[in-house]
This record gives sequence, C-alpha cells and structure tokens, in this order.
Amino acid sequence: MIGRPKIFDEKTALASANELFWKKGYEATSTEELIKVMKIQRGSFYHSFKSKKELFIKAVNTHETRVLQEFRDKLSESETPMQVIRDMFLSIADCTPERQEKGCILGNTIAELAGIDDELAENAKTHLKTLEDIFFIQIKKSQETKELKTTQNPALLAKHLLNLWNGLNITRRIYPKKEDLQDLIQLQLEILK
Amino acid sequence: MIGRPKIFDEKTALASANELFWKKGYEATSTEELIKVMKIQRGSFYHSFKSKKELFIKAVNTHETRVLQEFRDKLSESETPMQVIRDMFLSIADCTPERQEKGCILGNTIAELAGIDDELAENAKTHLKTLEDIFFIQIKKSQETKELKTTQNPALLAKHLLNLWNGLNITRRIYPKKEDLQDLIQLQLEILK
DNA sequence: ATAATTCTTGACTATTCAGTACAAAAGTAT
DNA sequence: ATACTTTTGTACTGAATAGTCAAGAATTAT
Repeated sequence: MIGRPKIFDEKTALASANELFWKKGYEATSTEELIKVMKIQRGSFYHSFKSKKELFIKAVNTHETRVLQEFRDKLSESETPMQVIRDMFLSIADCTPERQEKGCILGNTIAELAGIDDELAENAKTHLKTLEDIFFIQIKKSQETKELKTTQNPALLAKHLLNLWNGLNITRRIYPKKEDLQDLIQLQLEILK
Repeated sequence: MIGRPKIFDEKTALASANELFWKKGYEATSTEELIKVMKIQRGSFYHSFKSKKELFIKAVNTHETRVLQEFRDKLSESETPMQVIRDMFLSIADCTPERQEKGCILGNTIAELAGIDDELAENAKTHLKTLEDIFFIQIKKSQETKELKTTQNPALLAKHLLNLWNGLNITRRIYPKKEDLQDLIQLQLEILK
C-alpha cells in the first residue's frame, strides 16, 4: 500500500462514533463531538468518512453486522437456542440505567429519522428485519425439533418478537427498573411455549 | 384584558406546531419552519411562546391532554369499553402510509431525546404513563363487570398494552401495510380475553 | 385625550454547524 | 534520491440556527 499510513484504527474510531450516535441520536451529534471521541482531526475525518451521514451508516452497519452475527453464532452453538432468545429478552431487565436510557440505536433511528432521512431510516429497518429473520429461522427450526410445542405460524411469532423488542426499546426508558420490566417480558414470552 | 389583542389563534398555532414536531421530531424542526406553519412573525413567536422548547412542551401537552381525554370519554360512553381498546389498536393497521410514518410523538420524543433533554423526555413519559393508567383503570373495571374473563394482574396487562403501543410505534414504520400489522395486533390482543 | 399595556413587525446578532482548502508530513516504488 | 501517493493538521467558509431588539400598532383604563 502506497502513501502515508493511517495513524488511527478505523474500527476503533467507528466503534467510538457508533457509541456517541447511540447515546445522542443522529441530529444531536455534532461533527466536533465525533472528532473528539474518535480522536482524529477534522481533515482525517472527512478524508476517511466523507460526511457525517456516511459515517453514521458505516458505524451502525459495522456494529449491527457484528452483533447480529454474534447472535446467530450463539444460537447455533446452543443446544437450547429458544432459551438463548428468551434469555436475550430477559436480560433487558437487568441493564444499568445508562444502558436502559440508550435503548436500541435502530429503533431510535427510525423514530428520529423516518420521514426526515429515508436512507438512514431504511438502513435501520433492514437490520431490524434481519433480526426478525433470525427469530423466524430459529422458531421454524425449533418447531421441527419440538423444542417449541406451539404450532403458531413462525413468521407471526417472529414478528411478535420484533415488536416486543421495539416496544421494550421505549418502555425500558419509562420503566428502567428490573422489577417493572421482568414480569412484562415474561408475560410476552408465554407465547413461545 | 389590557393591551393589543393577539391576532392569531393560539390553539390553532399550537396545533400546527404539534403537527410539524410530530412529523419531523424536535431537533430537525427549525424555528423558521415553525413560524411559517404557525403563520405568525418571529417576534410574536418568542413573545408568546418564549422558546422552541417551551413551545414544544405546550404544543405536545395541549394535544395529548385532549387526545387522552377523548379516549377516556369514549371508554366511559361505551357499553363494551374493552372493545374500544381493542379497536383502537386494530385501527393502527388501517392507517395511511403518512400516518404510519409519523408513529407516536411521545415514543418518538423518548427515542430522540432520552439522555439529551430530560425535561422533554420526562414530559413524554408522563403522558404515556397516563395512557397506561387509563388502560389499568379500564381493565380493572372490566374484570369486575366480567367483560374480561382473564384474572391476570390488571397492572401487568396495562403495561402489556403500553408496550404493545410502543412497539407498534416502531413496527408500523417497518411494516406499514394492513396485512402485516393486523395478525400481529390480533395475536397481542389474545391476552385480553 | 392620553397613559398604560400588550402584541406585531422585521431587521439584526452571535453562535454553531457541516464541510472545504491546502500545505506539510510520512510513507512506498523505482 | 526523488517522484508519487495518501494521510494529517488547521485555518477557513458560508449557511443555518435559536434567539434579541426596538419602534410602532392596537387595544383598555382613567
């Protein structure tokens, strides 16, 4: 590779950017703050990432692709994958107040930018549909292996889980305490028997 | 009342402001756009509403107070109030694409401003808790009158409906079509038997 | 009438914003 | 060495932003 090498690690910088976007949303995050947390200079920022919008897409996609893949891996490694899904939801009740307040960056992006920036909103929707698809594939499998007894349409059950996820994204901000969330989540998981 | 009278109708102006905030969110709505849709001049804007933030609170509170009261009235006038609640949720599936895209201004505000502006986020949370309280009161009543057979804890059922509402706020943006939403909503209402 | 009060008009301001320009630095290829 | 390429650092820019100001208009009170 020719030319002066980057002195910052792109992945680390993207992770820092994602972190800030997650906490503050898209509009409320300024390029100045981004540059600060990414620990790079303005010139490098625009040279490497082109614009705030491009950075947002790249930061979110990098993070979400990884998280979704880790989720798939966890499912495929487990002997009781439906329990992995249940635990994922139940663990929401156990988060720190700071974590509750952040919610899900995908839901946040849709709520903030649907109708304002279709490209960013659509990108977030795509990742949530991927999450739904992971649910769908696993539910179908688990019905075949009889880990799941319910004969409900797996596509509908997957959509139910997606909607549960989206709801908790807001509800966890209103009721961040474990006691308040736990019974609610358990009730919603009843359907996955 | 002494002094020059207002030439604009404050309620109409507040409704226009709420409409724009609902469509665009808080940060993405500029005072210039507000002034345009409210059909008032800059000076009047700041004279009457003090700041963008104060306007947001007043516009949202005026709108939500009215909507919630209308909901209470509908419930108290009906012979089958639980059906009113079910219909309210089912009607989400029938909305225009423009309406689906807007979602709920309270959920949107929480998603956008939790951790950024606590006063505005808390205000939105309060209204959603009021909605939950309306659910709670009605569920309790309907269990007593046997309109509802389920003996599930009414506080938990109310929280379930709040979470359903919050979830649909995001999910309706991902799946705005009737067919996609209807089965999902029906499934979630099963619990209200 | 005129004093007191409130509202309107619209130009103005200071700040913040995303993005640009460009020269210097730090590498690689030959 | 030196030509070539890419990254870095920083000053700059123009547009947009929320909010201010002051003079005048429209009302009521006395």
